[in-house]
Amino acid sequence: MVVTRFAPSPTGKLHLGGARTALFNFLFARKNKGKFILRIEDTDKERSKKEFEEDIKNSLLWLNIEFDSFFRQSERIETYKELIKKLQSEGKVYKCFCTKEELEAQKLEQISQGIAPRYSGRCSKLTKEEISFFERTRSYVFRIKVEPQKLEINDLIKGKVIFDTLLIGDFIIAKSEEEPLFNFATPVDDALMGISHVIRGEDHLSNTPKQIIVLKSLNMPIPQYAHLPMILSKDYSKLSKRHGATSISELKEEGFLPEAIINFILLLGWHESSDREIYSLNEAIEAFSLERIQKKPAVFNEKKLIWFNRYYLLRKSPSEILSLTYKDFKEKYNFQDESYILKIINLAKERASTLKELIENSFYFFEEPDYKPELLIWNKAPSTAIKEFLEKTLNVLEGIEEKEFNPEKIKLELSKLSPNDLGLVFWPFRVALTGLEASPGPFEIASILGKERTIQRVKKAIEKLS
RNA sequence: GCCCCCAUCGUCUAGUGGCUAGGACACCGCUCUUUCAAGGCGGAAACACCGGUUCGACUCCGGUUGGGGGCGCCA
Repeated sequence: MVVTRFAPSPTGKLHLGGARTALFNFLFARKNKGKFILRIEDTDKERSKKEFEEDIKNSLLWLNIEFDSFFRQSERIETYKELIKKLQSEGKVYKCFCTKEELEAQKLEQISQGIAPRYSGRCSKLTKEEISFFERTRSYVFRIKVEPQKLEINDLIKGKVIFDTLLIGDFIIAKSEEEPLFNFATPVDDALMGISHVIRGEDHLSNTPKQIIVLKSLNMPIPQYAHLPMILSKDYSKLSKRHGATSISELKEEGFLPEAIINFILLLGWHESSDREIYSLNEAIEAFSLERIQKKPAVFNEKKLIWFNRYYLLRKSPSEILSLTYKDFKEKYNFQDESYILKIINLAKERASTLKELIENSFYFFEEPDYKPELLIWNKAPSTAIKEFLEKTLNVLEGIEEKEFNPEKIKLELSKLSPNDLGLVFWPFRVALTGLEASPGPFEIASILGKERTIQRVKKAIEKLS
């Protein structure tokens, strides 16, 4: 039975890297008809925040990455406590009374000697008398005894990796009975929850031997490990807030679609042998395999994310987009005629990269555009000529009956004004309606705006040139 | 400093001893066209370096260089 988990600490919003880890765990579980668990690793009371837990959950669900069960480590303290006690009674874990200052000095000393910093094991050799004395005078933490050995890990992505536990030393598994640390709580939960495959970021590779040591001390089963390469920013540094919106909730705000994000992160470090690039979630489940995961870090390329977003946006029906944007349209423009918005969407979706852009770029459907008179000038034509053509345009528009005020009719009639240089009529007309250098075609816009407002805007343009 | 991982166009990647080194994004042309998109067509663009192994290396081995990750009473 395949059981995977995504185990974030709620110390920040869900980022692209985390989302990809969650996705891969989810895909692998679904592909193998197994289970996928979300486990919040909130043992660090200072840094963990409920709001981040919410953000992670909501983001996952928004992406359609559904988990089968949910756990919170802060609710499992008793379990860890018992296990610490058990290990202590077996002599595998001991109390360490060294102060932070002592430890720091030791570490600096070791680094200056060019050796890997590690704990000396001093407190493991304390006598009963010394222990009881220190218990009354000092605070302590729990360390686990680490036998020197070459620990071999068969990582499903990296292959065989060997660690020398001599370089690790006795490490701390808990700050107190009630405060287990990551490298203890994580492997314990993995074992207790029947996790078969631990799929996580490469930053955890060096934690793996420690976690295996814990598991071995506890006689608990060791899962398979698969360490994903990191996702880097364009400057090859670790992905962070500095590099723009990389949290899922921010991307959502920016108007990205979940299917675009899924498709994008899927291809960040994973690829089939084919040239295929477009995957729905279900198709991804079908195609996914750990073997095809890349070993080297991938650089996050926002342009491609935008491309995917446009791809999926282009393929959505206007009514689907309406349901995704209606609320925002309504709020931004204080307007709620669905059929009107639907027409706008139909026209604007081809030009927008994101939902947000679609909404913002459609402002001229809701308010009078403001622009410089010079923008009306087409191809260096004299402004008197432009004005003349705008007046002719006005005339033609007024002559079209309300019920015939559609793109085809408007275009047909206006084309007659300057058949040899259509831009002379079309360009100023379009600017009059939008105030923009670039926009959808004027006929569609006019027809959505309606005869009255169209005429009004053309009149205003004429005024600008007077 | 020490440990671990990695290395094909700018980016994401295909490639598992013999290929004109393929695709996608981005970029640049052309086309369409009132503008901008979208579409169509085309272009430029990569095997980090040095040694081996081999009839033959992008592919295998070693080293160099470069990049990434880790070395917490964080996760």
